[in-house]
Amino acid sequence: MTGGTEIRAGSHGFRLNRPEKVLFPDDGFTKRDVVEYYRAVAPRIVPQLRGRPLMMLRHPDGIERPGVVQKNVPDHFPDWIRRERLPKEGGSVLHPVCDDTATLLYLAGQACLTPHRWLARADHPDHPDRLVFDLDPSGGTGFADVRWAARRVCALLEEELRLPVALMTTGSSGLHVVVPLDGRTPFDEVRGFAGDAARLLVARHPERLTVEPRKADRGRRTYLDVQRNAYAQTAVTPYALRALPGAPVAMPLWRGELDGPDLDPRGWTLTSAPDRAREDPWAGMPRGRALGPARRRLATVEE
DNA sequence: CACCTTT
DNA sequence: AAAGGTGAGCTTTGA
DNA sequence: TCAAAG
Ligand SMILES: [Mn+2]
Ligand SMILES: [Mn+2]
Repeated sequence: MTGGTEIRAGSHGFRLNRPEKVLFPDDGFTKRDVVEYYRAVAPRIVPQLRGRPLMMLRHPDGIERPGVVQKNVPDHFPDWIRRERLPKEGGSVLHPVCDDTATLLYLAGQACLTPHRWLARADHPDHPDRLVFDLDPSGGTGFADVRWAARRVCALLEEELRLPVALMTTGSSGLHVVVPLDGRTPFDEVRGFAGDAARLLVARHPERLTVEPRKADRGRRTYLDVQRNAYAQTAVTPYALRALPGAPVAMPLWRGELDGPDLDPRGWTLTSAPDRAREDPWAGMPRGRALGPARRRLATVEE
């Protein structure tokens, strides 16, 4: 008698071992709950993963035990899991790529609670098609400060630089402001642009914002992190679960929700996110923009 | 989680 | 047979 | 050159 339960999606299937193992002890959520969560949001999250190298944040013994950061596809993954070999400093990494629901569910069954995605596609790994401003509280600032910072970032990008933005909660304590790019600019230039924009905002609001890489230098200021915009760096995938009590979810927002009264960085969870995901705030994501015009505008706007 | 090594 | 180890030693920044 | 950071 072999244990576990058979999971099927499309033309692939696999055996889920120990489906009733509790991975979120405070909430009682099991491995099966995690797999079913990802099945429910698959129509939203798979398009956010498609074609992108992944980094797996796995918690095989639950969220109260230290997790495993894993980039390479282990030998035992089935051959229908797509993988792409990408160069690293002294060799290469064989990343998983999730193009379909079956792969998503298999990764969930491997206790990959949180897939992080590259900001570039596997076929063009040096040229991101997303730019991310990662806004984090620091030194005791709160989510209200993060929201205020996000308004400043959005106002600069949209009104002064004429770039479209998309917003999401990270499911932890902050927000991401995402700009779709045309994929023709390499990471170093994209990050340089993002850093220039962030430093402009810090110059305007030096007591509320910071780009200091050292925690000790940040003080009580919201951190504008542009360092995710680099080769082999990743950002949490929209609709991903976070390995935190309550099983919060990184949730895309409607533009107007940034100013709404009820926004909570952990407001959507494994339980509530599937209903929410019947909406699709990022459905109208504009085409990726070239960086050149925005870069020229940035050079002319005043402090 | 699943494989591998060590005891 | 059972217990224990492993999976990123990435990539950028600036002191 | 290396510790810190995400
Ligand atoms: Mn961050
Ligand atoms: Mn963050």
